[in-house]
Amino acid sequence: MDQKSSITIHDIARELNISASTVSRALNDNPRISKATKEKIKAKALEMGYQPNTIASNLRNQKTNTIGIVVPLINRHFFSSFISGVEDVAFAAGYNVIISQSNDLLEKEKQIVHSLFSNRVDGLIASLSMQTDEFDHFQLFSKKEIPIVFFDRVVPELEAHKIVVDDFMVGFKATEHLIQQGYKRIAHLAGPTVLHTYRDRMAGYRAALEKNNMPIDEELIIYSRLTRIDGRDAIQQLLALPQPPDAAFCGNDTSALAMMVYLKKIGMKIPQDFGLIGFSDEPFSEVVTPSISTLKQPAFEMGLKAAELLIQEIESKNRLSKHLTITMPTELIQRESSSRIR
Amino acid sequence: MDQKSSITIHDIARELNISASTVSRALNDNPRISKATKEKIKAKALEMGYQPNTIASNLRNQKTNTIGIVVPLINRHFFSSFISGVEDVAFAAGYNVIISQSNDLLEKEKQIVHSLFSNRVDGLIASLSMQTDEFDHFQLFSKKEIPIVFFDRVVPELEAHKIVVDDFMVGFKATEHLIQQGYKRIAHLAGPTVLHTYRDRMAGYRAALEKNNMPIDEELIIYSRLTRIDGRDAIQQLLALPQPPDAAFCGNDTSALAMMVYLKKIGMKIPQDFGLIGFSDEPFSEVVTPSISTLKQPAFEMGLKAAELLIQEIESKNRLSKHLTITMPTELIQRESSSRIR
DNA sequence: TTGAAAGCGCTAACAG
DNA sequence: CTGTTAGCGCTTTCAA
Repeated sequence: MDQKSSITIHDIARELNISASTVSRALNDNPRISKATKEKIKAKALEMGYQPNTIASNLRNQKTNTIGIVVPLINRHFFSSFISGVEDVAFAAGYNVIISQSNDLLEKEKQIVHSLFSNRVDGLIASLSMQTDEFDHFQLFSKKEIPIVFFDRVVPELEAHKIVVDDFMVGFKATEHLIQQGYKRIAHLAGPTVLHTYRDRMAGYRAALEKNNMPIDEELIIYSRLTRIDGRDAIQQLLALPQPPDAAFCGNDTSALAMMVYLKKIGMKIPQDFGLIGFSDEPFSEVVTPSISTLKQPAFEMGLKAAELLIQEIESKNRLSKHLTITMPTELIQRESSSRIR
Repeated sequence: MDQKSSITIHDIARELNISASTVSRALNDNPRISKATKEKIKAKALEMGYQPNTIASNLRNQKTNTIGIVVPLINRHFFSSFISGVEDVAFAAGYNVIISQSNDLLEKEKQIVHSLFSNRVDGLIASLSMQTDEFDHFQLFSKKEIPIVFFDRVVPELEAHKIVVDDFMVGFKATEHLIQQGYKRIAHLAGPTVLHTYRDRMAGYRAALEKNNMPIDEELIIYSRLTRIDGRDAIQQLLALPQPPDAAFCGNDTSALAMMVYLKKIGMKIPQDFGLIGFSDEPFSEVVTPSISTLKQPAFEMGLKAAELLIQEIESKNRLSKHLTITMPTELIQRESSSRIR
């Protein structure tokens, strides 16, 4: 005897011989409704198995209690941890989260952003695709003053809030750490320099060398997409130099791992013969042998922060006129791959 | 001069001196509209920067083109890979995905399921929380004949489609592999046996021993929650036995890793002195030393399959009367930790 | 081929 | 404290 078509507030109203608006108000705990009728209505709603229709309410209220997320790929530790943080805050504040992945394709990112807009999300959290070099699609949101928070992959051109880490300091701290451990010729495996994040890290690398009066040798800087294959190719190329390096700061842990695997294969001792440090503290970095030194990016906390900021913006009547850039701390995690001293 | 309030089909209609219904039809490529007017309308829509309001359309159509996902935790490799698969198929078919995590809490799972229902998702994909021992909240969906697909953590009581792996075969294949590698006393670190998935794996373990005429020693079976600490405790306990094992099949890679770390620390050689095999092929298993043998669960493919099945159910008028259970293949990945022969 | 009108389910202004 | 009415933006029957 299951009611296949849904029960609405009108059904409840009819049963109780009252108006639908009263039912609506009671269900929303409007103070103008007497306690008695409220209880009567709620009891009836329960009895009839009433389930509110959020879409109808959304349409009427011009508010969906939904936030959209766009990331390059869900299935990556940094992004899934970030999303997990967002989801925690969002859920606690009564928001749903719609997630989409761009697969690092600009065209898909555009489609997603349009779709999220059409779904009238109350706010957007996004990390740009690797291909993204135009930003018109985000104007949709800014034009209508729907708040956006960018994170990780951001560009200065964007007029929006941002959650980032201090990439310059990342490069600086990583490099200086290697110097302190006594390494003399330090290479850098850089990511695509179209992305600021990689440019800044490289700048930090250079600054650390300069500060310590070490020469900057352009031969020791290799540009790549930081895949495993890139890491292996890079270390081969570096070792073939007339004066090969004795350490490397890699743009991510994946490429650092690839270097390590190769170095072990050809019989080099880590960290004695060669020092390594990566970035982002992937789960594997702690458990490989030797364990990989790295800088930890607080993905989950960044997600919390992004969601807090976004929801605050959504719910405040007067928006922050200024766009915030929140810089999250990174933590250097020293492990075996760079611990030459003691 | 930005139009803060959105442009609707009525605005377009007014500009063109036609009716809103014609605009709606043109935008939806209804064949009853002449090509000329269609083009005129589409051009105007573009010019005015029209963006359809999906919620209004959803309300009217009683269809949201949205599917809901509930998982225990987004930030876990298996689940995020699964979701990634779902998202791919869903996006291609024009569906949005709303994701929520239960954090393995029954109460949160219930809330989520209600919320997704109120948001009128067209279908649901779910993996149960560790606490879930009642299923009334899913009745909401089945009562209204909204399709559900369960995966990974499922129970037979559920009248719905299921995507699973053959856990019995997992246990059987893992154990038989160790036997073939010449191990003589094989332990099993089992997960919580309230969950079918772990019960079945243990049954497979027992069956493999029996088939090979090896005694089943209950001392060699340890029950735990498969954390890293559980793994370390278990191996200590096992080695303290009068007749310790020389190999172990662990319920997941995490606990296998924990065993490995401990065994290395006390100077045992893997795989010579002790053989190990885990389950699920975590990213780290391939890169640790020695690399960990395991069985790969095709997370991404399971996600694809789940989404395909769900969308097919959503879009077919006459639902499958029978509930499908799709068993996905697992693949034994032999690595160093169990390779004693040659 | 196009238009008028009604309605999806809910909420809020206004009236009482 | 409660009811009436209108409307969020879209689609669709019915009529022309």
